[in-house]
Amino acid sequence: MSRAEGTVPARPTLEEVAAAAGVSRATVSRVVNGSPKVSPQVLDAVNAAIDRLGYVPNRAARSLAARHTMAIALVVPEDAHRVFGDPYFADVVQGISDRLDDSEYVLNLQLTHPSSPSEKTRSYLRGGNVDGAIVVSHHTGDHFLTGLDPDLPVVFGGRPMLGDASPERPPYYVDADNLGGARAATQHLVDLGRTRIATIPGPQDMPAALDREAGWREVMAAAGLPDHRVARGDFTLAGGLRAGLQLLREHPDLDAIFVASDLMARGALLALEQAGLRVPQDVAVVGFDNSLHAAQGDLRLTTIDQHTVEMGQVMADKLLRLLAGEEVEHQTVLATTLVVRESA
Amino acid sequence: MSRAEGTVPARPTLEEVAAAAGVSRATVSRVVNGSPKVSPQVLDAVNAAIDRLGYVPNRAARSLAARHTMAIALVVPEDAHRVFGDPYFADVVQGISDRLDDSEYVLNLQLTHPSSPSEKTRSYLRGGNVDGAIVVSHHTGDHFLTGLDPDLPVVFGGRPMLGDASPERPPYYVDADNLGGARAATQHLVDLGRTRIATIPGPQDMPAALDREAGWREVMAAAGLPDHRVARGDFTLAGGLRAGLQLLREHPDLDAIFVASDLMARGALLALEQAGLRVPQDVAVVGFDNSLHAAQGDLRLTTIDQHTVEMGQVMADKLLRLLAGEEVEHQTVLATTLVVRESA
DNA sequence: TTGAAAGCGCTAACAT
DNA sequence: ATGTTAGCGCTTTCAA
Repeated sequence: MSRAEGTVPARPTLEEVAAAAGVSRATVSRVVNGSPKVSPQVLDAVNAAIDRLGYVPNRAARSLAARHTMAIALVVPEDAHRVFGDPYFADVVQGISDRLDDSEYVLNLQLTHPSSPSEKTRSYLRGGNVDGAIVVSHHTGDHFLTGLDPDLPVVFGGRPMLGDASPERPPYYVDADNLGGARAATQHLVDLGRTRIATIPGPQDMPAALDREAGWREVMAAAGLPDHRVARGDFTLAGGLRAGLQLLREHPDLDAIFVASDLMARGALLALEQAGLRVPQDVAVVGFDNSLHAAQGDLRLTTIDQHTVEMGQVMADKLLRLLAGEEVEHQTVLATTLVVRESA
Repeated sequence: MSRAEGTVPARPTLEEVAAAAGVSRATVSRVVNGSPKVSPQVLDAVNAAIDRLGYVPNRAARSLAARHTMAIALVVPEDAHRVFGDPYFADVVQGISDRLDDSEYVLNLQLTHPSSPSEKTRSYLRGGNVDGAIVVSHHTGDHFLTGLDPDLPVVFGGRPMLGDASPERPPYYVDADNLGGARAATQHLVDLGRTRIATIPGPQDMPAALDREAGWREVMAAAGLPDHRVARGDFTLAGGLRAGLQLLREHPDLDAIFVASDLMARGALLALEQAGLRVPQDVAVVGFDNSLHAAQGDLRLTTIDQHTVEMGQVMADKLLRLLAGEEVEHQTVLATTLVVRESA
């Protein structure tokens, strides 16, 4: 380790600051930790010494003495591709990072290959390396919790599939109101006077996809409209294109589509385009996510904003509160917003 | 902090392991750290005790005593969108994570908004919170280093723009052989007998984009072919489509395109398709990256594999060696590979 | 090869 | 409001 040697002025310790300020180490510690029990004069003196010496507390020493790590794990139990290539994930991470920025905590990234049993990650979490964890995945269930230190606070991004975890310990999670968003999207189409409204839902193993499909069905039923125009996608562009093509083939009379993601909606648009159909005149399209895909491109997508960055912030905030010993609600569902643009 | 209380068996300390194994703490420490100066019998006894008690070393205590943090920072000085939505980044992170998985180090994610001066990140890096850093960005220069602890090892992903850093301290970086890859791609087109070869290069503020463009020009010149068929893209699908359309408009005679990224190539393919051109019969297309975009879709793309995951692994490996006190070369350029599929 | 002892830099009672 | 005193759990000379 080459850092040990050299003649650069070593990073000052709390002790040196104490000496410089003419107080005890405890007092410096109090100042550093924002204790109210410090007189203004002393506070100023200590802060001056800190600035002058360029003091930065040693994280390891602090963790050791205070018995917390000031680190939280960001666990991503999916293939990096699936997750990193997903704007949803990007936004969530951004939000988490935002919220953590004005805290003392740092983020430890735990990418766990879906292939391997991620035993390493679990032992990492159990090993007292972090004070809490945020688990972000579209698929993971709360079984991820079993075997973990029950005292390790964990917040999920998206409603986890209810699994084998003890029912008396409901998981903490924050999710978007997928149901409400889907309802709003479909209702918008109904209000537009469309009657042959199709949908391109997402995979059936994802809670969010299921909720969005259910919302569409609800509104269709309430409006007395038929709900047989369905072609499932897989949340990819190609999948959206494929589903769009299928819809056009099987239900050429459709006059609107509610697509469960913007990316798939882009694919559907491609299908519509090559069929010579005009959007929104011939077919109105509403997406979901309000991701980059919605705004970019020639035709700007009408979609449902699920406020993803904010979701990340709320996840982090929830965990931070948990760590502070506060009572927080187990479930937080963030409202979604209809964003009307050009496609419907 | 609720974790302090409770009746769960507390995590054992090194001291308890020592007692259980009937040896001193120093000996347990030696075993844990793989010191060779331990007799086989003692080693077995200690390991047995470790297993039996489920001992996991305390990271903070270790860091404090050993004066290193066992953490490395992953610095991403770009907007989360740009980077996380980019398969290149996903792969690099995967590779880094892979390599780190069989080390003691953990990854600390530092997302720094490109807007704010990221002063916070710099002070984080300067504050002795990590033993080293990996900086991954398509744009960042080595000026990122200035003001940092000169003893903090930093490895860049991608060749950094040479900036104001002292020339006697060349940055460490690992990059793909963009020039060679572009040459191979173009040469492949030439070998196919194409003579009116266009290119869709990337933005001019990105070293990788510049290198790829230069490679194309070199081979075109060497083959005595004209190099005026150029329409620049921005590494997005829409940009590729736009550039493809422009190319078709300005140079309708083209018989091949070297596109500087797979994603843009997909866009170009869309343009070709709507013009009624067949690929590869009428126009041969070679992409770059061998990302997800290359293999997915109806037509599988011929492209240049830049072995991104491996690049991430090498970045991590280089940093780990640096931390181990080894001499490593400043620059590592990984060879690229031509992957011939359907589009050329 | 093993053990004893002295910290690493900080926090947190407990006194005062 | 401030100082004193113990450690937090581990590594690391130095002796044996």
